[in-house]
Amino acid sequence: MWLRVDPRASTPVYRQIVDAIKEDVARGVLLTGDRLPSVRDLAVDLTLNHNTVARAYQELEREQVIDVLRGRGAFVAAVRTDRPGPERLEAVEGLIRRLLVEAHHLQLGDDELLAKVRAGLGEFRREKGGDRS
Amino acid sequence: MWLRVDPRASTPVYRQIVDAIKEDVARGVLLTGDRLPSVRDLAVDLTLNHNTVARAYQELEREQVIDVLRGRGAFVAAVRTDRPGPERLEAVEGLIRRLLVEAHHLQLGDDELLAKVRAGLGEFRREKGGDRS
Amino acid sequence: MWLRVDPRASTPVYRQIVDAIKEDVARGVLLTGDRLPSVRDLAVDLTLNHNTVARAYQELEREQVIDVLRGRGAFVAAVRTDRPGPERLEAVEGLIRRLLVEAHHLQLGDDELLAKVRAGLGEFRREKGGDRS
Amino acid sequence: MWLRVDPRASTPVYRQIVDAIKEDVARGVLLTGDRLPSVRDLAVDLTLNHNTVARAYQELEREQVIDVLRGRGAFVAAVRTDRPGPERLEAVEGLIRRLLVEAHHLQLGDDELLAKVRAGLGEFRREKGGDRS
DNA sequence: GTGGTCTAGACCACC
DNA sequence: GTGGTCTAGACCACC
Repeated sequence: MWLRVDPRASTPVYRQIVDAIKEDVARGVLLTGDRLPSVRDLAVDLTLNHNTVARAYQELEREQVIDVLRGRGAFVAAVRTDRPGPERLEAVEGLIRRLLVEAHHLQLGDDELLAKVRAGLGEFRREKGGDRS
Repeated sequence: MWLRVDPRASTPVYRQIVDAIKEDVARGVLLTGDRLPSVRDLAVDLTLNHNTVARAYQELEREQVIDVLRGRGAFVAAVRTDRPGPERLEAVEGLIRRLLVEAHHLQLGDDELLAKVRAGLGEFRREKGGDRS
Repeated sequence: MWLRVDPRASTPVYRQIVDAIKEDVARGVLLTGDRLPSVRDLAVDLTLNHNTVARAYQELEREQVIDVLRGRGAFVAAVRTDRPGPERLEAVEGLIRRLLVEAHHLQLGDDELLAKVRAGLGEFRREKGGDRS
Repeated sequence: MWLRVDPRASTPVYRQIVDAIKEDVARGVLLTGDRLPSVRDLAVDLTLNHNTVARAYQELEREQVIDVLRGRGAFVAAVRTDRPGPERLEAVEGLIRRLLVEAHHLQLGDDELLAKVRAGLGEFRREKGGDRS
């Protein structure tokens, strides 16, 4: 299994699972329709309680990243076609603001920051373009 | 006082204070040497327990954003000249990664995202260039 | 076949079948004596396990919506003439209570709600009055 | 404490708590700003585990029925001013459809049903108009 | 004191 | 086998 989790981190373990899977979907490591490991299997793999993993899956379903088919498993959801509402865009703008603040306090120039963002975008795109066969 | 805090938000109140002041420094609203309100004044102003504000100031000092001179008050610290260590750069890269992940799940295209980052940079720079007199 | 089912919904698939057929009977799309498709045909049509469809038919029989005649098929039951017992009326009252609670939390005014109920009634009646020939 | 819960019912206990509190808010038994019992107190009162109550409160916060102020307690939220999106109105329409279907299978005439809905509205309004002093 | 998270372990409905 | 719910009990951050 590719996923790792740090129980001592300040972000809750179930949130770390949510974020890691969202990242894998964004990178194209997980594709629409792909089946996730079962709650119990992933729990054993990460040496966590199954409740913690179940909570992560519920949150992922709520955020429409996966579809949970009771009795059959959890699957990566199709990409949403509706445009996000304004309150969801605010979340991105909040992240950007935090990023700019941190960059300033790290003495990171505008160009250096933009270069890092572009590098990240390139990395994501490269993986997405890749093939899994 | 310009600062506002939302007790219902999920980020702890003391963290909101830290972030708001770091943002004001980054925007140039607060300049090196500027004096911050006293812990008690700010606590009264925000109707918070003074312990909460004290904790925020401690954290700001730890992050070298302010200098606390006992009995004299708290002041915006001088800009650091040393380059940040690798562990601090990782923090920025983590924020960038989270930003790219959220942007993907919001169906935000690369260009739209870069435009939003540039817009934020422009907004910060404009304020910094400004004059307070 | 007219019926569709969503495996990702939180209501169990067999319940969705039960509800859909009860709705068709209420709307007059299905009339007393009409023959339902066989369990296996419907299972194939909906790409479901036949156990799931069988369970739905059992439930429909228990609720006296259909009659299952072994070896002959399942048929829409005759309209009941006896008045419902108090425990069944409680079910309707429970639904009304839930409806009023949801309407309140959606800021839906009394008149708006009544208008929606009346609109629903009108829609049902129109279909029932219609002809299928 | 006014609230009761049935552990043998098919709706999960945490959902029963959510529904009961939403109903009390809709009826005006709970008013904006009212403090809910603490998670632990309510758990003791209902002889439930505190986790179950905590989950109910989290769901109520997600549905914007209450505000949870960490370390201070949970409070009935102010009535929302924004109009609900179309997907939330669909929830009400789904409830209305279910109500009409059940009413038909209970031989309940249109007028009887409307009378019951109006009776419910009257009951809710009477309580809301009341005074608690 | 307040809510949030987590483990260990049980039981259940659905497929 | 799959996810969902619940208890008992522990530990933690925040106020």
